[in-house]
Amino acid sequence: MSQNREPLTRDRIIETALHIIDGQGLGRLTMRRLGDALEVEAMAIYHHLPRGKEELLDGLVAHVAVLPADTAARAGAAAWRDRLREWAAAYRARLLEHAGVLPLVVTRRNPAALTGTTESLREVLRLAGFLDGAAASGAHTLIGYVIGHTALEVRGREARRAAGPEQEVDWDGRFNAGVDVVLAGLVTTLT
Amino acid sequence: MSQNREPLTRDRIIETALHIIDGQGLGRLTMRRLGDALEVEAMAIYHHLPRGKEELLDGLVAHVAVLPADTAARAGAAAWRDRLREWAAAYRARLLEHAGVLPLVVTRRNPAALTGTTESLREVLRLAGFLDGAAASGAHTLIGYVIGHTALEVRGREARRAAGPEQEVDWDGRFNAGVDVVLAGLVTTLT
DNA sequence: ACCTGAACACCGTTCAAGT
DNA sequence: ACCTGAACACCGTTCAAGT
Repeated sequence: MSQNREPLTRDRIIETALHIIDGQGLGRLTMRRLGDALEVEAMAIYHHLPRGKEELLDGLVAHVAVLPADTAARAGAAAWRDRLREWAAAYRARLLEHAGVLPLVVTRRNPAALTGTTESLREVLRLAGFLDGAAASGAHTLIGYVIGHTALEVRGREARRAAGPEQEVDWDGRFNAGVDVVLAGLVTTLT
Repeated sequence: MSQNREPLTRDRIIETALHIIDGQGLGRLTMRRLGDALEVEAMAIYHHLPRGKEELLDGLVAHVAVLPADTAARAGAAAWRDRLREWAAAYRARLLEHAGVLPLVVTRRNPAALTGTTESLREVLRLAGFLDGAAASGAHTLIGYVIGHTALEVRGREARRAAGPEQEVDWDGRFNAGVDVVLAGLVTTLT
């Protein structure tokens, strides 16, 4: 009787890998373990990802780090600050959901993955009235803050375990406060 | 005749490991290769770092990520913005010098390593007139930006290779512009 | 105390072979 | 076209043994 398992797919491989990372951590993602989870020999994966684990990790970064800001909204809208606030919150949430891949996002791995996101952010700023240079710079500043602060948050939440709840940090509030600082700073560069 | 090599030391081990990372990348740091570089069997390392590679990586993070802002300067000095600017530039330079350990700094590894740095930054803000909560939040915002933006820079510099010099980015200028945005934003929370 | 040598359980990946 | 099995070169780490 035939094994009625779904066919192996690049997408299914990457999603299963993400599931392993979320559940057990990046360090336990192994070609062999990934094969087990897919009910397949590890070597079968190479047929769909010829570059092997390298390509797998690239795919994981692309899957997690790509979240463009919607630039479809009406141009010149006065509410660009609210939209950036929402985008920042959504991006942080995405990174926290898959905190195990953060080290991969930070590594030089798959540098093209963040290009689209940065570009759409730049477009939002341009529609808000920023000059080209200021929009590019501002997008970089905001996305840099979001990634860096979220990385600190992941580390900080873990530290609580070892050091006890000495200083309870309100991470939501602290993140939002930082976003407001960056946005307030950006406003001073407008005109 | 006796081998006249220096005695094995925790510090010497970590410095040699850093040298390997800087020259060949994090992926090629191996206990066996590290042993070779130290002219010793890999197993000898465990005598100085009982927790093995885990302890080695923790030590590397501590060695690179600890750069406190000097809080010794006169309290209430008006030039706190210049001091934060200098600190940010110095911290970025340190991270770029050892870009290979950035993924380790970002991982939950050794969460205590950044505590001292964050604290001294908070002290600078407190002396500048920020209330306790605002100083803590502001320190987090600035350090988050510096780490995140520097990570983007490392990725971006690498991307140039694959995509050609399509868009030359002035990383120094962009980093400083972001620092100024953050500082300008912080000023609006002062009063 | 400090280092070595052999061994163990695990990696990623290749390659010829099956269907 | 898609997957398997055996094999290769490499990991981190243990443990008993040397000095």
